[in-house]
Amino acid sequence: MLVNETKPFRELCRENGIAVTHQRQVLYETMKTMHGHPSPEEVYARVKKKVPAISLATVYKNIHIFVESGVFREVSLHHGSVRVEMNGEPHHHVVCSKCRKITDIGEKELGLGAKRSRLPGGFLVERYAVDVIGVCAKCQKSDC
Amino acid sequence: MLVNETKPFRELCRENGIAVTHQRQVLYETMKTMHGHPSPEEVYARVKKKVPAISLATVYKNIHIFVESGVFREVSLHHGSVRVEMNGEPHHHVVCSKCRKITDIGEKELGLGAKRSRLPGGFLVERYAVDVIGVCAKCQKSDC
DNA sequence: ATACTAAACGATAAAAGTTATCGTTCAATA
DNA sequence: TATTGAACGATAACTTTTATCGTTTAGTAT
Ligand SMILES: [Mn+2]
Ligand SMILES: [Mn+2]
Ligand SMILES: [Zn+2]
Ligand SMILES: [Zn+2]
Repeated sequence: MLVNETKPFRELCRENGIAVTHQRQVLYETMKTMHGHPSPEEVYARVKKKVPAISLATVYKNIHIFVESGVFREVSLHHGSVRVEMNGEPHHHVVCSKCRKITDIGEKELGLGAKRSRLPGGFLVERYAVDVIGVCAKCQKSDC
Repeated sequence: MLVNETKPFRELCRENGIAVTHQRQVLYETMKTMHGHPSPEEVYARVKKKVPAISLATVYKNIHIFVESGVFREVSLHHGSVRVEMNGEPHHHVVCSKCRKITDIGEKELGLGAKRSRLPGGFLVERYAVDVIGVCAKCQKSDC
């Protein structure tokens, strides 16, 4: 394989109006190989092996750029702080990917299973993120 | 109404093996009246009006206790930092409420709509949290 | 009622995560 | 090759959360 494998990244940058820098490219290629759901610190640690002089700020800035341009995404929208739920009624949440506002939505109103592109109120659905909350097999025994 | 309304809280404390302190009770009563999905800081600001000397640390500690004992809950499990998703395949996530580990789960494997109490691998399902990600009506026009 | 003890509290330092600032370097374009 | 805005590295600042520790208090046994 002698094909120029960097071509897709250059295109990707042109499409999103960002420069093709060495750091950005190594970040992109490194992240693509990472499995799971790494934190910025974990990405930083990994990419430092290839570009030891890279700054943590650069990692953060480029993760934001990648997420904004849709190259990668956030696992679930991060709110910066814990949010507490006092409403005991079973319900789900509508989260705006721009302002991150959290709004309740009833199960019936959501119609789980029959996805809608738009909800009552005008909310434009990008995707449903289903978090199944519970206890993993390991924690069930090891008591964590 | 001259009935002792504090009785349920005292029971709740006894059931969970925690002391009935003034701060804890005011926190509980205050949080019960709060709508939406407040952060610890917002809870702190509100409860300070009734107990000006309360410490932010006490607010954090009691929120943890309330969440652990199931009195209240977290809107979606907080991971402390942003988590990036490089897997472009549409899938959902299984999150352990103890160790907070995030694991991928395919749509088919999840069987959205037909909830299971246990998933392949032994994960014990407590609840499904459905986040509908998208853009709210306000942000669609105001461009945030 | 009083004394005892573990739990809880307040104050605050420390840690962790993220963003902002700013001088320098570099990629894109002419 | 020269120009210039974007991106970079270093680091300070800020936000959120946890840890520490001396003091106070609730629960229990006298
Ligand atoms: Mn809610
Ligand atoms: Mn995933
Ligand atoms: Zn919005
Ligand atoms: Zn676990």
